[in-house]
Amino acid sequence: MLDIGMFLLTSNIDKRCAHCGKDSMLTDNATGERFCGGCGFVITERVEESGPEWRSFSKEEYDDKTRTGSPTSLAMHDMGLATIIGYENNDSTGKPLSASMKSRIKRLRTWDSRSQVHKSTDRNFRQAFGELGRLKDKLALSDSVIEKTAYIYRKAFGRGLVKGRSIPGLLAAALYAACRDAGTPRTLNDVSHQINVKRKDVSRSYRLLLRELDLKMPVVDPIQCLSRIASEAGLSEKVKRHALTILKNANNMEITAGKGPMGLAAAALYLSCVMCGENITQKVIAMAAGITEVTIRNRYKGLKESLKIIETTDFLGTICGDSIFIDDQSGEVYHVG
DNA sequence: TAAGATAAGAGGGACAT
DNA sequence: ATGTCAGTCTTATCTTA
Repeated sequence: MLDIGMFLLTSNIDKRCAHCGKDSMLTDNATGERFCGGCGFVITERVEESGPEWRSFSKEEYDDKTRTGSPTSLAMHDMGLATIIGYENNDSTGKPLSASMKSRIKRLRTWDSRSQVHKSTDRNFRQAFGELGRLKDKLALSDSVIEKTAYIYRKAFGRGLVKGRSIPGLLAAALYAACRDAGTPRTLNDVSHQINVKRKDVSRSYRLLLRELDLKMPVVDPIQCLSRIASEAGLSEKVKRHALTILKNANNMEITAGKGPMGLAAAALYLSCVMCGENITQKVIAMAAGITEVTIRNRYKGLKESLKIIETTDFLGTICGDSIFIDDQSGEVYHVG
């Protein structure tokens, strides 16, 4: 699967944080992201498969009977169970079979072959799950999201929803649904861009899935988006914490309903940067969040007004507790929420 | 050059007809 | 089934500091 050089390389990258340099990189199983336990730095791109290694490097591993065969998975067209009865009329030692055994094996072979799905279903799953494997790496997704995607796709197929629609389109929709369900922050844009299907089509298929399969999806939590954007834009931990406070307060005041989670998270981060006196442009954050500057401006305006943050000369303030900010220069106290 | 303002248009949900 | 309406978000363009 991997060659040894690659394996050594990734085990180095795995632990060392590219941001603070500490050996404290961890994997978030829910989102599939690698993050630093020390400074919170997040890597969205998955460098290499971090699952079990299905080959052995030492005598002990070779002897270890548990390390044999690959796991079964919904994300394989035959769920990973691909054993078929072969065509040679010899037994395991190579001797020819007796006449009665020959005819018995022939009958078994017939049924074995019939039990496998050599039909359009099989081809469809082959194509879909081949694509899924590529997407897993591109979008840095966890195994559980992939399994969930395969589950949804199989269910959709069972309902005949694939007929007349493109396989990648529906697969992308299933993938997006699985991400939503698992709380993994991937946008419709991320998914559609990687699979090369128009965002509009993925979105249509997604809504079809929700309707036809009666799926209930949690609303994307802007807080989930925070660390992703912050890391992408290279923002400090302090700014991130501050933005989290802003978001929580905004949530409590119910001004977040109906707004895009990415826009909210991005605006909270921008506001946080301004208040902490960090110089960062709207453009950088907009790029990191995959939204436009205008959206940031709109959310930013809304947040400022609703949270009654009074604009003074500048926001060189200190954060004291969850919702109190003190202007370092004037000594004025701001209360958020 | 960054940020703010404004306008036009796309896409979709809620609702009425 | 179809149309209308309010709201969100995007793109584009112009102005301001």
